[in-house]
Amino acid sequence: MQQGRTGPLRPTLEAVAELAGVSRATVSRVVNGGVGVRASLRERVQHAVEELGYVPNQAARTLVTRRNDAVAVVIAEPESRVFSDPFFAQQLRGISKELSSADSQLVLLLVEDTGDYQRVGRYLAGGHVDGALIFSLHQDDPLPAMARKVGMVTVFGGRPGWVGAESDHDLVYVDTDNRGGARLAVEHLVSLGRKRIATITGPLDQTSGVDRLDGYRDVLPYGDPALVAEGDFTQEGGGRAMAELLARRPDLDAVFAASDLMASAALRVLREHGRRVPEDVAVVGFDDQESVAAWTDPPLTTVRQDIEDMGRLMARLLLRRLAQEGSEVARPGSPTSVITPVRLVVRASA
Amino acid sequence: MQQGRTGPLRPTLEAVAELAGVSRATVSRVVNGGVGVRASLRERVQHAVEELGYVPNQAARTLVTRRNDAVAVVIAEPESRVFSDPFFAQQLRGISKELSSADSQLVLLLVEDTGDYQRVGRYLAGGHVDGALIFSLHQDDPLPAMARKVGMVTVFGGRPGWVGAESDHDLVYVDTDNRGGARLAVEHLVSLGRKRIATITGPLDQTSGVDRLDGYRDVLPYGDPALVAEGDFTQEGGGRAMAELLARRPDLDAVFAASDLMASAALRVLREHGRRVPEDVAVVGFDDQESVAAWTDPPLTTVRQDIEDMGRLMARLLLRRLAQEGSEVARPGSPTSVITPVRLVVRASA
DNA sequence: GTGAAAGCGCTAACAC
DNA sequence: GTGTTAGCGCTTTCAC
Repeated sequence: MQQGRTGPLRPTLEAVAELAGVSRATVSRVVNGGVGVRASLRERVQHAVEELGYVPNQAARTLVTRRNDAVAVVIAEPESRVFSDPFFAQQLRGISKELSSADSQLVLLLVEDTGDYQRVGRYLAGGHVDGALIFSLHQDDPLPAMARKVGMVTVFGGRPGWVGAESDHDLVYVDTDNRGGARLAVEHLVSLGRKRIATITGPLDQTSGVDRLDGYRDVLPYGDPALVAEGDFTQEGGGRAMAELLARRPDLDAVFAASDLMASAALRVLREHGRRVPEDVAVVGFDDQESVAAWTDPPLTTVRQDIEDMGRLMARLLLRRLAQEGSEVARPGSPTSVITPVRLVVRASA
Repeated sequence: MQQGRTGPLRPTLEAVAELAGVSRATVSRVVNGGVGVRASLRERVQHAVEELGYVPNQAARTLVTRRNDAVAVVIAEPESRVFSDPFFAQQLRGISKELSSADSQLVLLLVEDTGDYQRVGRYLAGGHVDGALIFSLHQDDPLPAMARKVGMVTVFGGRPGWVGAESDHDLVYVDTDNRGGARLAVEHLVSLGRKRIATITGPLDQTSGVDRLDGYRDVLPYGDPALVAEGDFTQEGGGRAMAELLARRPDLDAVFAASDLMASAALRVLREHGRRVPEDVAVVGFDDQESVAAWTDPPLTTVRQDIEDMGRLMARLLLRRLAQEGSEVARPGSPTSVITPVRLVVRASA
């Protein structure tokens, strides 16, 4: 194995102790809050720490405490949608805020191809982090099993598909009210008097995709199957689906797209085909991503979910579970999954 | 200090050694590549590892090797532009790819407000990571000094403003040819016969903003100052600047915006003010971010930089420096800063 | 309150 | 080749 770094040696507890004329134990106490140390001594130690620029070695500390003050965020998005889609970005931001206020570090793990599962599995098992936030599971994703196997405390982003299939009393997730949101969107289109309402779905191997389609069907149980086209949450997929729908049902007068990105692509394709929005075709999206929905032409009517808040919530749930683990007590009120609310934001497209 | 996690104890080297009937040293050898171990023994150990589901404890390993196989990515963007701007996203993706192929972990550190500098400083000093990739420095950013103080091997994203000001022979960065790119853009507008070419600049406390403005001035050294408005790379800022320019010089016939995001906002504002693009006003952006430039109406003519590749390059430089540090030899060819090339992508807006 | 001492799990000399 | 041993830097009983 390759030699590690050999830079200027950083000062150790030992060095501080010597300079301050106390024992290592005392220094350790001061560094960790200083309870039970006489004020005068504490001050002397603090000076020594300052003078030497001492910073605790985290590896040594973790070795004994078994804490890392770090949390992994795992995003399993083989198509690398991660960074083109503001959705993740916003969630990450919420998570980042919450974690940093708890002095915990965010460690981002991206799973791009199947080989990466190995690496991520090793990482989680390696005890680098105290817990994990896992996102955007697809069908048969090996991640949940991995996390469980190594006893990793986990909160999922979005409802995993197999909830209930196993003994998942322990499973915690945060999700938007996808189905309710879709219902809201489609009901709005109905209330506008639209008769041939199509939908561009998300990927149907993810619960968010399926749930939004279910919401559409709740309102239109006897709809024409030709009015349903599968997308994948991206602009490319959305554009393709819109073109398909137009080919199948040139007379459609409304579209509910399961993401703003897809809706924006739909607007474009509709324009290319000479349709006016909303006069000829009304369009509703899902997400209300500022950077997309407010900037389309016309601005998008869409279902708003507070994505950043979901991220914050996930982090908070995880931290709470972690805290409970530490204090062996029987869980007073074990955190449970949360479904966050949505609302319709009406702009010009429908 | 709070007790750490107390889950089921993970198997240790010791346990594997016992099960395989060998010493800890042998197991360690096998786990780390297995050189110098008889094949039969190696196999026995591997079985034991498998059976117990053994995974090395990283903290213990780091404690002795002083390696983390992890790299910090520090993004200092108080305005939280990080995640609304695909720019960072793409760089991260490049970095992530490169690091994971070197089996190194990406640890993302976001600096949102000034208090975070402390936390990040502690993190870097704490020896969590082998090196750091630092982004989007503003004027007087304390990060470079912090990194240097703790002897952190660092590669910067974008040229730090104070290059040359100190003894920075050691400083390595990756940057786009901002100035050359801006020149390309403005020359294109000139070649189109435009006479009153305005520019929306980036934030002028960042070198990328300043350099792009310099490029504009290279081509138009005697331009009217009223044709220059300061933006901040965001849509909001770009829109504001465009409105300002229109108010000052209603007769302008071209705009070079220093980012695609700002250019897209400019298109919108121009449309609102009844200008046709490109007939009345030609617009050129900078970045060529697929998700923005190709989707505007009309599609944006812009300066293309390969952002993902820059990320990859940064990671590669860092890894190389890290490797050199390990093998104490005098640096054979110390990696130096890199300026990546740009080219003009002509679409419909100019 | 403070110090002495025992590890946390691992790697790397060094013997054999 | 393989085993023995001495730490890496820290926290945490346990005496005093």
